Amino acid sequence: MFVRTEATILHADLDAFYASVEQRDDASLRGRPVIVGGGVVLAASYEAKARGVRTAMGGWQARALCPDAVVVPPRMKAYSAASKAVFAVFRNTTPLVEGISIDEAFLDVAGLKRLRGDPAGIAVRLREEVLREVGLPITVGVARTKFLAKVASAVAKPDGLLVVPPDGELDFLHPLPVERLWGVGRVTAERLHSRGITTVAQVARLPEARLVSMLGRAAGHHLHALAHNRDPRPVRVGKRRGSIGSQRALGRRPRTAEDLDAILLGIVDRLGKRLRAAHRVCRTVVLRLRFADSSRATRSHTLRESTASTKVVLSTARDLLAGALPVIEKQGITLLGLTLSNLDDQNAVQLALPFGKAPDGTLDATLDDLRERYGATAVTRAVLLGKDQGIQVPLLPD
DNA sequence: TCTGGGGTCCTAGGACCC
DNA sequence: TCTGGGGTCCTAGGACCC
Repeated sequence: MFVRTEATILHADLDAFYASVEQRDDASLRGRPVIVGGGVVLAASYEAKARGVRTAMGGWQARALCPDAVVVPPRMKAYSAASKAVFAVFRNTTPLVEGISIDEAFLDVAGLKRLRGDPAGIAVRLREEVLREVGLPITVGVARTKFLAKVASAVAKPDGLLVVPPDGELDFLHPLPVERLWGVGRVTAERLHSRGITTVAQVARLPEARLVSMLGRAAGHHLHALAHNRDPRPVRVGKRRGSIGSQRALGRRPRTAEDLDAILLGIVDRLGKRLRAAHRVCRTVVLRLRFADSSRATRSHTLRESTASTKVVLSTARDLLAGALPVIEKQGITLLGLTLSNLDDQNAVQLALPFGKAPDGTLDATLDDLRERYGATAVTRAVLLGKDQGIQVPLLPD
């Protein structure tokens, strides 16, 4: 196996991404605490973070901590455009880019030495270029492995750059708290803490069998490898989504079956549109539920053939919902969601269609097209009208 | 008053097949 | 007929990540 001997993996991570876009686009927000999101904090500027505001915190709590914060509603289109521009800068640096989310990616710059210099220099220029071209601050970690590069960027935040040299890896890694290890969240951290294990060095001293018995086969094996600084994962280009989903929090008030059906319809409509826009098809439909006591449940069905048809997905989702109504009645529903998985490329399926069979997507395509031209709310299925709160009466332009 | 929405991966049991 | 081994797919739940 090829073992990398130089620090040639970059982890690039935009700082307080949504909040930074807002500060970029509105000069009056610069230098001030900014919170993106209403009911829940989607992003907080570093001025707000300094006051204790954190992502995923309740809005009321955030405002209590930071009463002078400017709260702005999210502008997903602006963030998505900014993300595209930043990824263009990434790909201009190296074709080996693995996107992790809207605001972070791994870049493999091995083999670019002749062309662009050493990784540290590349990282410096990458940061400059993102700031110049897109106007956003970004932090970069550089290391021999993905894991170390990711930790390096987390340590260097905000607006920083940190290189972990190959001969300094264990000194960097071992004092870290276990929470820094990938795959260690609340539950695993608590399991380790309860045995007196708080640092990566302590994890490294445990036999692998012990970790496996504590955490299960995959997690135990994975943590053992990370703590011993063995992270063989390469930077992978062109990973595709395995599923797409949408969900709606419903609050605690009771909902009738008709309410739920209308909400489900809205979700299916949105998902179908996204699925077709991505030229994908799905085979499995998963209904997601959350109950008043915060417990969760899923109900799924796998179709015989893949589909991108709103009609097919909707009838499957409705069957699942109907089957779950007794549980919902008993427990009280607080969230309804749907995930489409087992995704495939549309081409693969179209080839299999018998000749002469009209695809079931004619209405879907027409609706998608109308919305594309006149806006998302221009066309609404009849069942939605007057059901979902706040839905606008659709107006088609003449 | 646990709040949001969008994802990935792993585990485990049962069905079914060889 | 019973016992054994091995594999894949589906369903449900759970941990974790941004």
